[in-house]
Amino acid sequence: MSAAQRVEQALGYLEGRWKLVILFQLFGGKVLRFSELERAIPAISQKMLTQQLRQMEQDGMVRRIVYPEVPPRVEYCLTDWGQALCPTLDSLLTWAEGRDLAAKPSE
Amino acid sequence: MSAAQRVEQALGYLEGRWKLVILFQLFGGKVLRFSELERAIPAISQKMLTQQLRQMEQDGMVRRIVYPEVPPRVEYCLTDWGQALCPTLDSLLTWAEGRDLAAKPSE
DNA sequence: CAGTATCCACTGAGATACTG
DNA sequence: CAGTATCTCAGTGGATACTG
Repeated sequence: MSAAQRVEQALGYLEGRWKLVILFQLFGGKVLRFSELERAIPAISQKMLTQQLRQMEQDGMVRRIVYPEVPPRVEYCLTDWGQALCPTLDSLLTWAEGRDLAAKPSE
Repeated sequence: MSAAQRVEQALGYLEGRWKLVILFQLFGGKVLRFSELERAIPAISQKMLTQQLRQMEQDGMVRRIVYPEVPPRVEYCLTDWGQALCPTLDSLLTWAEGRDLAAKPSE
């Protein structure tokens, strides 16, 4: 597998309109319920929130904890691997800032 | 602008089916002609190669050099900013490897 | 050689309504 | 509360043919 393909796969984990937003909500070890995430990200639809969370769970970035109660309670938090993404995203931010500095002021 | 949005924009520069592949072809200061890129990436169509290169040029990652000759010659290389992405992609690779190590052997 | 120009299929994502 | 189930539409990318 080429480096390009491997990076492509890595990026795949981050693709999806809302994954980064969710990620940032959960960074720092925060634990949030489904409805709390909905409130924290007003623009997202239930369908999208569920879908993205499911994918992130499958990918191993997010842990889903279901409490067998009525009414149902489900909590989400990052796995260690999910948390580990933080410095990499920082690196990405720093790189992106370099663009502006290099004389391409946002067009 | 939130951190999530800024990272999202940064990822935007990398999105597109072929940008990473092109990036890896040009890493290390390589200078390639259009046809050389085509040959290096057999699966890509002309349309896609042109489109991705144009976007990367607009984003400031790639420099396009046209020689006013007949037949036409056009060369592509990375800008300094494009080159600067290399360590960040490494960081991403390292993170992605952490997934496998953490007991999710590729599903 | 280094592109444009079309047409087409597929997917991602939004809106809406319903449920255990 | 925390989801599923549909429907729909726009955007991406692929295949193919043409051109300065």
